[in-house]
Amino acid sequence: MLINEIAKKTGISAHTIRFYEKSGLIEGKRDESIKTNNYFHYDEETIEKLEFISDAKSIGFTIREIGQLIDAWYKNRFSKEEKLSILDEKLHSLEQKMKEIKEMKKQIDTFKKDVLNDKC
Amino acid sequence: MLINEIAKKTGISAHTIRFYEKSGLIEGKRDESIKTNNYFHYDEETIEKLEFISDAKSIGFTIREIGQLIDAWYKNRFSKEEKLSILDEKLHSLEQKMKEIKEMKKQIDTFKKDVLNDKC
DNA sequence: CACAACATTAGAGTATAGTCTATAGTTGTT
DNA sequence: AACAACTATAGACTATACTCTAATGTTGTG
Repeated sequence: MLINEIAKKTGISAHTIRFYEKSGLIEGKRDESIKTNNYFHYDEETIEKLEFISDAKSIGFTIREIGQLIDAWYKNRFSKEEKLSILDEKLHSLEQKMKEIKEMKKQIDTFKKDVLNDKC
Repeated sequence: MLINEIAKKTGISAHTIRFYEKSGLIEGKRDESIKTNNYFHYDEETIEKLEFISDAKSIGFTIREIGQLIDAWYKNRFSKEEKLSILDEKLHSLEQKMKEIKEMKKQIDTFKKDVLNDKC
C-alpha cells in the first residue's frame, strides 16, 4: 500500500502520515527489489497504528506519549516490565482525566443552573 | 490585588495571567483614582476564573472554548438561550471525551494482556 | 511519448499556548 | 536620594503538531 492509499483508508493526509513517520510513530518499508524508486509501502498494522494515533490524540495524548504506547505494544525495545509500567502510567493518567472531566461536568451543570435561575 | 499576588494565589505566572488577559479570559480593573500608575487590580472572581481556566485546560479545552464558557457564565453579551446552548455543547463534548477515554482504557488493557501473555 | 498523477525530501509557514526579554516607569525601604 | 522590587507594554522566542510549497524524480494512461 502506497502513501495515498493508506491516507484514503485512514482519513489522515499523506503529509500528516509523513510527519508521523518522521516522528517515529509508524514505519513504512521500502521494497528492495524495486531499484527505480524508493516509495514507502505500508501494511495493515500501520492502519491499526494510525487509527490508534487518531484516538489517542483526540483524548489529549501527545505524539511523544503515543510513541511510547506504540513502542510498548509493538516494539521489543522495552522489557516486559518496562512495557507494563508505561501502560500502567497511561491508564493512571486516563483515570485522572476521567475525574477531571466529571468535575468539569459538575461545574458546567452549576453554570447551567445559575443561568436557568437568572443568577448570572 | 496586584498581578504578583494573584499569581502566587493561583500558581499561575504573571506572564501567563497577562496572556490570559490579552486573550480576553480575565479582566483586571484600573483604579481611576490613582493617577501615578496604571496597574491592574484583580478580584476574587478572577481567582475563580483562573482556577476554572486551569481545570478546563487540563481536560483539553482551548483558550477560545474557555473564553466561551466564561462568557456564558459571567457576561451578559449572550442571551439566556445562547448561554444554555454553549453550555450544552460543552457538556456534549465532555461526554464524547468520556467515551473516548473509556475506549482508550479498554485498548490499553488489551495491550497489557498481550504483554502479559507474551503476545507481542 | 506526452503528461497527469503520484512519490520523495528539505524546508518554510501556521496555529496554539505559552514564556521570556527589553525597556521604561512606579513603589516601598533604608 | 539610592536602590531593590514591582508593574506595564511590545515584541521576540519556544514547543507542539501539523500543513504546505518547491524541487525533483517515477509511474501509468491515451
